[in-house]
Parts: sequence; structure tokens; C-alpha cells
Amino acid sequence: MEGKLKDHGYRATTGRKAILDVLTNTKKHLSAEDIYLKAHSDYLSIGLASVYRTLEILVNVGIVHKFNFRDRIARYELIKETNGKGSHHHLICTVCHKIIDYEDFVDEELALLKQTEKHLSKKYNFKIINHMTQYFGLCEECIKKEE
Amino acid sequence: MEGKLKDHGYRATTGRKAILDVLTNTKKHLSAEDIYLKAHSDYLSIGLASVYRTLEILVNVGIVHKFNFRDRIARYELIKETNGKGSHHHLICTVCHKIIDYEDFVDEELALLKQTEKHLSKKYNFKIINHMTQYFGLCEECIKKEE
DNA sequence: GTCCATGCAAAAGGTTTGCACAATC
DNA sequence: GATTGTGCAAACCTTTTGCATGGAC
Repeated sequence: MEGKLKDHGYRATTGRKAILDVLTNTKKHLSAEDIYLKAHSDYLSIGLASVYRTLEILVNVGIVHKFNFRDRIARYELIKETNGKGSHHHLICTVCHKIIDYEDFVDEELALLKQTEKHLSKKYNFKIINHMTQYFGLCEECIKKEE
Repeated sequence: MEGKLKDHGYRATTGRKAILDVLTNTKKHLSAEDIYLKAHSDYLSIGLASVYRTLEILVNVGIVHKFNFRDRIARYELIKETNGKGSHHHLICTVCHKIIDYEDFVDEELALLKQTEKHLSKKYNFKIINHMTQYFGLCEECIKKEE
């Protein structure tokens, strides 16, 4: 993964490695500040600005995916290359903003999405790199609270 | 549509009607500032803060959908009630940030999404209100530029 | 007439940028 | 040793909020 940085002419500095480490070893949907705080344990002097700069590079290089849910806080996660169904399927509660990742039923969904991808690529001459599906609605607790 | 405002206890003011008008009569993916600028032609004295306040209400009431693409600018569009396949399928170029809406192939896609929706609702006790699919990649022009 | 909505300006808060210093190759 | 990356603080820009005034019911 550090190799990918060097391939693109970027240096593999201690700070960047620390950030990659954080992304590798934690749950998803981390904000820049989350990453900044966690990276401190490995590498005390890192600054928030560098975290942002590194994340931008990682997104451009294709290692990291940047999300925007409903709020203005960007969230980041590693792109898993093992299969296409890693991570980008979410249930988002519009009341409490909780995010549930689901991994079920993704196989069948994926089959169709792949097919659609093929159609779309051809029709719009668009090179698809990845995708994201979001369902908006009410989570269990917020349904109860509404009653 | 104004009725829906009143049902929820909100007043149907001139400014709010102007905003609904803008949303009804323009293309999608408008930012708050876009709406603010366009609303000025109908209703000169409207302020940006009121646009934000109105948009928040419209989202809560379920008339408008709020999007976040890659940047920090929120975008808004009317929710079409006629069918489920109105609007929330996008191809997003990660280089030039162009957004292409596609309407093709949505029928089949929708069938599966609906099915997945049912499964997910049951499993997570989540009440799904709407969904969005985004494909990230490179648009035709940006592919050419890369060469 | 009461209460809600508005406009303006100021504040908030996530992200970006300028600059001198430090680290990498 | 040259160039790229970093930390800090200040700037930026979208969105939110406070408050006195205006408009809807």
C-alpha cells in the first residue's frame, strides 16, 4: 500500500504510514478528526492539516474512499480490493444519523449492480471504479421514539 | 405541496412558496446558494438563512431530498412521488465532479433494490423511506484527458 | 393579537492554505 | 543537497444561530 504511494511519486513518511495504520486497524466511517486523534497514539506530533493532506492523496491514489453522508463531515475508509462487496452499503437513520452497514443480501444485489455497471459504462462511456448504495429511513430505536 | 407544510404546522409563506417554485422548475442538484439566487427573481428580499431554514423543513416534511456528493456543499431536489425511480441514481466523475443522472436500466435495478429493501427492513427493523445509488469513476472527457 | 417566520450580521465548525522548518530520497 | 512533507495558525466557506422586525393565521 505504501508502494502505491511511491508509484505516484509520494514519499512514504512516518505520518502517512501512521494514518494508513489507523485506517487498516479500525472500524469504518472515520472522520479526519477521528483519524487525527488515533494517529496520535502512534505518532505524537502529527497535525490535523497533514491528516487532511494525506487523506486527499490517498483518495487520489485510489487507496481510500471518501464518503459524505448527511452532515458536513467527510468520512474515510480503506478500499478493500479482495472483493467488490466490502463496504459501501449503508442504512442511514435520518433522525439520529446512525449508520448501519449491511453485508447481507449483497451478493444478489451485486450481481445486478455489476450488470447495470456494464450497461452504464457502455452507454455513457463512463469508467466505473466503485459504487455506493444508501438507504435512508428510520432505525429501530427512532421508530419506537416516534410512537 | 404547500398542504404538506400546513399539515405539519408550518406556515405557507411567500418565501417558502418561492423556494418550492424554484425546486419545481429547475434541474436537480441545486445547492442552497443556487436556490437562494434563483428565488431572488421571484421574491427579492429573501435571505440565505431563510433558504437554509426552509430547506431543512422541507427535508423533514419529506418533500425534498438532501444529497451530499464529494464536496461539502449540500444539494437539494424535490422527491418525485409518481414512481420510485425518479432521481437518485448517479454517475459521479471523481476528477471533474460532473454528475450524470441515469434513468435507464433502473427498472430492473429497482426490482432488486425493492427486494433487498424488504429483507433489510425485516432484519434490522429499519423503516426505509428512500435510497440512493452512486457510481464513482471517470467520465468520457476525463478518460480522454488522462491519456 | 399572537405566534411563527424573516433578514441581517455574527458565530460556528470542518477544511484548506501560507509559511518557515523538518524529514525523505 | 534538493525537494517534498509537516506543524502551526490564520483564512476560508458553507451552514447555523441570535435577535429585533415583519407577516401569517
